[in-house]
Amino acid sequence: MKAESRFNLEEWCGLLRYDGVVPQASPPSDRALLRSDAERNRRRILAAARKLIAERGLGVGYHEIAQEADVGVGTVYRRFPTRDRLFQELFQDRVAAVVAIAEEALTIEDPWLGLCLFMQRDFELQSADRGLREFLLGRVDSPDLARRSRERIQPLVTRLVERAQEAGRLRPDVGQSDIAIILAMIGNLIDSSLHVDPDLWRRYLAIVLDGIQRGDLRDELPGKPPDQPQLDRILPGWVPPRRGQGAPRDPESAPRRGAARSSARS
Amino acid sequence: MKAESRFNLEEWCGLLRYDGVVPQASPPSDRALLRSDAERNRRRILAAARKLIAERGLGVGYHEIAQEADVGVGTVYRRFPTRDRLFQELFQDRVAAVVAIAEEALTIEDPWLGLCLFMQRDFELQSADRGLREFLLGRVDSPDLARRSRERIQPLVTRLVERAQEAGRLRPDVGQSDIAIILAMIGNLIDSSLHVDPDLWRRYLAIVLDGIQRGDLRDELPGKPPDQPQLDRILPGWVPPRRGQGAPRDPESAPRRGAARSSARS
DNA sequence: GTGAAAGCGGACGGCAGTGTCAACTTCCTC
DNA sequence: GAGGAAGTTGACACTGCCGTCCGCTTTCAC
Repeated sequence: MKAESRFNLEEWCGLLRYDGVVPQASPPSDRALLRSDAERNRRRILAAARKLIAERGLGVGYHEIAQEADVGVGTVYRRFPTRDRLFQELFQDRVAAVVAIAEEALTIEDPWLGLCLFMQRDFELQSADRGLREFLLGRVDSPDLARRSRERIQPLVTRLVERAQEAGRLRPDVGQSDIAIILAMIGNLIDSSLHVDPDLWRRYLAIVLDGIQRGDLRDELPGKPPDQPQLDRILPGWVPPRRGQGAPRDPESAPRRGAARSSARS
Repeated sequence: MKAESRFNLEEWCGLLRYDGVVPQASPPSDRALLRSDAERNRRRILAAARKLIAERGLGVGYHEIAQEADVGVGTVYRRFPTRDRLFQELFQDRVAAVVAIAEEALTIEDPWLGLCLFMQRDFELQSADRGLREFLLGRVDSPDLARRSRERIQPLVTRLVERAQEAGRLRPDVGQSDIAIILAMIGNLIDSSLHVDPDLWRRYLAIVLDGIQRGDLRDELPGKPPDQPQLDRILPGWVPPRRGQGAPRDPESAPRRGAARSSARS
């Protein structure tokens, strides 16, 4: 069982206690006071959205959220005229959790272990929340929103990378952005394989970590290669369903939505 | 420049001459003879579909294909009542090309090199054709279609893997399906990064190959980590645009489409 | 040249998701 | 407990894509 030696370290590290609940973000402080019923509905909407989006990603429709929250669509639109407004509210605590994970990882003595652990914990978080994966990748209407979140995490990752390099355990030609790409790549694998083998990503994380480390300490890979039926269920889920218009229209143009013409309220 | 020693081998191997053109699949042989104008339109539709699908993936609409082919929608539907019918026609030569690559890779003396080269050439093919990536992953209406194609490739990959393991260059705990997953993972990276840095995938392929090899011969990584603006353009393209209904409804149920109720022609 | 089978085209109805708005309800203040 | 501001609701109009259908055109065999 030594195979997992690198991957269950948190057990004896006793660190990183994030377990899904976070000290409720700011109560009605900056935002104007809402009437009691409005506030109640607002919470219900957030709860519903959190649940649906964690399961199915940022694409869930307002109507569905409204239904889950037992509220009219109009209410959802009134409270969150923009999807981004909703996402911001939803994910600020999740982003904080990722930041916390990175900070804790920085306190671990062995820098390489710290980096590995950060990635592992991050994926564990991502496994539980499809919306978070998509949010951090920036598939929201205003790219800035997610970028700002990523900017809170990046410096910490940079530090993790540098530490591991200084310790001579990480290849010197690996940059912080490589880690970002790897996080995205494996996050994607999680999307596709979660429903078949929720731990499959550990295997490929191990491969990639072996690929970016320096030296040749390699344990056995965790888990097993997927068998044929598993593979047949994993692969087709990999690519967007239809409407593959896909090609991420490179130019930073693409306004993508009029963003609620009216209601120029504030 | 020794950095690329493992990745440009085909230059001195002088192998794998696939360059996008393939000896036109069977002419009107098994399929009933078409009237001359119909045959002409058929070709135009295929050409248009090939072009659009290579650029933008399997999601392009029939209407758009019809427009590109300068033909009515009805004609496209008449000729290819099912998307799968069209895809089959479109991709049989591409699949043959992948098979050819694998076969050639099997003739290379050094088995590890053979495996590396197969993957590299496969990605080069995939870089040129987004539709091919999606097709091989099986995101088509009938999963069987793509599965049958994959089944032509798999035994060859299995052989490549075994050879490399027998030579002691590939970790013994890596299976053929691991290669499939890796192909999908990096194919996905290609989707997202092609428009920013068409060769970025080589970097992560190198990382993964280092991760699955045995021993510690590691060259410098090809390319450079993406810089910040590049990253900001790569990540948001990673995840499907909207309609993230995503969660690949596990059960093999999901009929997904009535598949042309009428036209029970044949 | 001609008749009819084969083929063509694109307007049209269907469907799914989105966001709005005018009529109605609830809450809070005085 | 009354008045009005704040909030709620869901039907509806809109959009965009899908696939069909029927009146018209073209080809080909004779």
